[in-house]
Amino acid sequence: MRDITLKQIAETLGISITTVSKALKNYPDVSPKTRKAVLDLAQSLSYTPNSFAVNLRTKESKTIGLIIPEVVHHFFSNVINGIIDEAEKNGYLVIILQSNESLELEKKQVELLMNKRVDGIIMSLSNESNDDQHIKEILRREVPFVMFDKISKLIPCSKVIINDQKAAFNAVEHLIEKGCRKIAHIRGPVNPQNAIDRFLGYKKALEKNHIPFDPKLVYTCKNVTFDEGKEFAEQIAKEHPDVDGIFVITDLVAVGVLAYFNEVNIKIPEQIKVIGFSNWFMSQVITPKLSTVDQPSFEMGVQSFGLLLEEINAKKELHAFKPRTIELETGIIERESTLKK
Amino acid sequence: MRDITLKQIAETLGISITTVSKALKNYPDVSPKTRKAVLDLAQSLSYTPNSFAVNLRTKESKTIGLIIPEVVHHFFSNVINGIIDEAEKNGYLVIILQSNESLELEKKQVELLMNKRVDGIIMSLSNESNDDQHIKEILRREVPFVMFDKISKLIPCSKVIINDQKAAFNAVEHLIEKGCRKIAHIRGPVNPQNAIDRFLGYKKALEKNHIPFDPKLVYTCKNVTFDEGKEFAEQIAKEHPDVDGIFVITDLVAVGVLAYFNEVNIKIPEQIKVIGFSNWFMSQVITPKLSTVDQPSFEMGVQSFGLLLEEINAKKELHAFKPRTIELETGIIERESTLKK
DNA sequence: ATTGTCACCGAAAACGTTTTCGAAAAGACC
DNA sequence: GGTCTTTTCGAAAACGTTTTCGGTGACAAT
Repeated sequence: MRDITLKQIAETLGISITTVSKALKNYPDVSPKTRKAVLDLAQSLSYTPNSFAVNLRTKESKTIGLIIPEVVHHFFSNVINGIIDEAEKNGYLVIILQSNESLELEKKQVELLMNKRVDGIIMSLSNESNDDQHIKEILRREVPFVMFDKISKLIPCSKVIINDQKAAFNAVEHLIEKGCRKIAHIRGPVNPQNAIDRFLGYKKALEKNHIPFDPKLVYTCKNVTFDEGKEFAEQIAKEHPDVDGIFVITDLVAVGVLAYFNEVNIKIPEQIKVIGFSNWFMSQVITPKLSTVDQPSFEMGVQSFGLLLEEINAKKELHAFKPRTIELETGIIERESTLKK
Repeated sequence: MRDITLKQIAETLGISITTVSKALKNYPDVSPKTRKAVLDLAQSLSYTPNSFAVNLRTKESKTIGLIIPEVVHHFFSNVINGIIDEAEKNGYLVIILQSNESLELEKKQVELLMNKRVDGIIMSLSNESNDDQHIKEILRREVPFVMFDKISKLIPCSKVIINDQKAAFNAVEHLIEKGCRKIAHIRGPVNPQNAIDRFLGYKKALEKNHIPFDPKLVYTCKNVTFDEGKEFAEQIAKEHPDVDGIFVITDLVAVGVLAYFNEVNIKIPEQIKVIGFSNWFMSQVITPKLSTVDQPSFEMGVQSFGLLLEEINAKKELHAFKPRTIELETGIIERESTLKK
């Protein structure tokens, strides 16, 4: 039960390997008769080219690598979905690795993918990432590279992002419109650019609306979990019982906040209004339903692959390639947790 | 900025490619002096073997394929997590494809992966799968193959499963213990083995407890969605207002059921008790918290890769390999939705 | 001087494909 | 029959690695 090769087809047909290869790839310099013979035999033997040999010869694997902080995450699994779909449409397969939010792992995985000689890499940084060396190495080796969502502004590569600052600004203004005057912010960890930007958006919205900014009202997540949401909600309720609105870095944490308030019977949205970020599925399912920021995650995956493919093709044809940044639109989804009484 | 090859190292050192290769792979027949020279130079040039060439030569790619119905799914993304982790520990990378519950796509993807010549394939069947030809082709080509969760009993390959029938039996008995006497079942689609098994478990539990089985109380999902849960809940409330317990194929649908009952103010668990399946994260977050069946998804991924690796290694060493089936334990997680008043 | 034993090295084949380039065969034209 | 063009084919190199197997030289023992 050996694998079929060009050689075998050539031998049974009494022609050369070259001609077989050409027939299969529709080269013009092979007669209709021989072409048909080759195609028929290849068909009946269900020949498929040995991709290892093709890779070696063509120096490409039609495979890309994807590194994300974690797969089990509503936002990221949607992005994965978009990337896989778009890649498959274009004849590419996707190898997925997760950094588990660890810089060390992230470095190892970049290394792994480059040694695998994938045709390109798509990546979203881990929260620990404040070191750029491994990323710069990708560029130095001229491996096509796209970052999405959690990016580094210092790296000159293609990017797919949302305007986190603007989105956060809108979210906080939404709270203000609904009547909130003392607004807390549960922010993401210190490193990630988007946590920083969302914080800045929060600050700007307060500023514009003449609400004094109070650093004591800002709580910083370490692991961005449901439990952290509960803990911070408790702190807020105890330290600042007059807070009437909270803008939370992401829905998972916001749901934790709601869970705590439900437990201690603080009424949402009557006493405190809450808005999250990313529109996780569970947000429309809990009580009260969580208002949030809509983030086009699937589309982000599609666009990320699109940019990567552009760069891969440019490289193949030896064009110069100028990195582009695509900024996707967000919107506010108003649900029960910010309803104005 | 060309890639470093054995040849270049050999030339600058004035020795043969063979010796360089041997030095790097710790063959005994190379003197300590030359080995050191090679290792040092390789290090300073940051040489990494061309994996395309290695693949071709060794006939393996250290890459496996994974086909699942969909990535954006709490259960499957957890399995992915387990597989990726375990694979990476063993030096394997994972290509992920999703069938989107379509038999046609599933077939195409099996084809894709085999043509890529992955070292093995792990798979969970789509709901549409009632045709075995593409699976049999995997076995015919002797590609190491493991199925998990949604399996076909007719295919002789390694499997990682839970005892769906027993788990469902226990879930329904849990309802009975809590006082339910008229229990409906929202089941999965007709094809998947585990939907069938869970239905059988439901039936057996009724039987054993002398509750008459009424086919009218069984509702069959097509797409297994949140919305279907809401619809069926409405049907149950209208057609069988005296139903006091519902066993639901999976948490996502069960959450839909709760959502409807919350809307129309039917009290859970006082009027109707509900139990789901799989322990999705959101189940501990909604109101009331959903009782469910714990399914070790991460562990399923780990074990699946383990079995695949066994088979890969057996094949490499030309051992015979006998497929094994691993059955993982499940348990009941009791939360508010089945609380006995 | 012969034989034997080691330690070390390298030539060469092999994996299966793609592509260049030259050559042979066939047909066209006078 | 000779020349020229067109069609069709294949030899061979190349991609970079792994591994077999034989060879060389050094040294010791006889």
